[in-house]
Amino acid sequence: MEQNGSEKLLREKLREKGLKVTRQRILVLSVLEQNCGSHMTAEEVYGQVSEDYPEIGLATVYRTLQLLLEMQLVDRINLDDGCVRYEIGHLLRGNAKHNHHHLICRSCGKVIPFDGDLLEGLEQHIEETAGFHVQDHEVKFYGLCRECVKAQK
Amino acid sequence: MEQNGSEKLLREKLREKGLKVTRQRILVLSVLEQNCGSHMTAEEVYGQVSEDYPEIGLATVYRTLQLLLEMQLVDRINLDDGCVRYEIGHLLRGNAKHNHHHLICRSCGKVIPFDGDLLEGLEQHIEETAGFHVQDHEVKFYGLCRECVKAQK
DNA sequence: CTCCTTGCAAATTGTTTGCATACCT
DNA sequence: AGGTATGCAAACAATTTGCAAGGAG
Repeated sequence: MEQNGSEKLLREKLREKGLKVTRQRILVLSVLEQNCGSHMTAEEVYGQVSEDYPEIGLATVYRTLQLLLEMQLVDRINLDDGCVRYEIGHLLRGNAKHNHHHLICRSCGKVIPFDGDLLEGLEQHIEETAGFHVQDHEVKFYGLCRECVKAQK
Repeated sequence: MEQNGSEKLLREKLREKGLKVTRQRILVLSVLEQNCGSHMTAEEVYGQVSEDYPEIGLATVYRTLQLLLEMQLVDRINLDDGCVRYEIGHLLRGNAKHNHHHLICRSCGKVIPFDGDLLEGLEQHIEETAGFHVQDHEVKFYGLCRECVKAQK
């Protein structure tokens, strides 16, 4: 059976904890991996997994996402649109940069991702002064996008 | 009647929109103002307002918070604990610095606020490159707190 | 007097849980 | 075999909505 890095890591972590490798768990992780760029809701993950495995239940998806989160194989993001979102974890994301940086327009609601390299200095500062080991972050700037700034005049 | 700055601004904004000044609206804003430091859930606001005005309904609190949010008299924060929180808006917060900066420990769940002065450079960079006007922000760092880092060894 | 606003209860939505059955190891 | 995991349905919690009655301008 073909088996990529994520799946291997999943199997390892499950074994460590005495938990079982199931098709559902593998599929949920693999869907998240295939949609590496996007932030998926549990419902969306459910929809995608259902294509390969129609018998799966939504509750299983929730339980699995929770489990994967604890194992740090997935990350959780919240864009204030009323539902929690998930994406493949920072450990598995490879060279793709973290993209939990968003500009949220308070006027039109648009969500614009942006590059957050500048946060690295800040993270280092936190590690030094607070003794807190930063693994990941979520940064949201609220304001007005270019178009809405113009429209306001 | 005694009337502070927040209330005055509220009256103005309501008049502008052709909406009415009600005791409920004034009370909700004033509770948020009195609890300037803390992030309150709708339920908590409801509890506080009820002390002065027991007849108020929870739905009204939700509707009012929504309205105040649109008028930018209150801000919304999300600490991933399952409920949305509100606090007096950045426009009314006066000299008190924004405090939407948190370190969230993935192991013990502790939430530690920290000082975010260092973000100002980043905000300026965004205004320049993206044309996005930043009004407020919410920054969360996920990782392990000092104690949990130690415990892990 | 008119239309906005409220309180209440019912409806929704996202998520969790209980339980008998099915499946890994 | 033995305990873990699953699917389903029911339970929950936070928030929203419909509607008749009340209140502000």
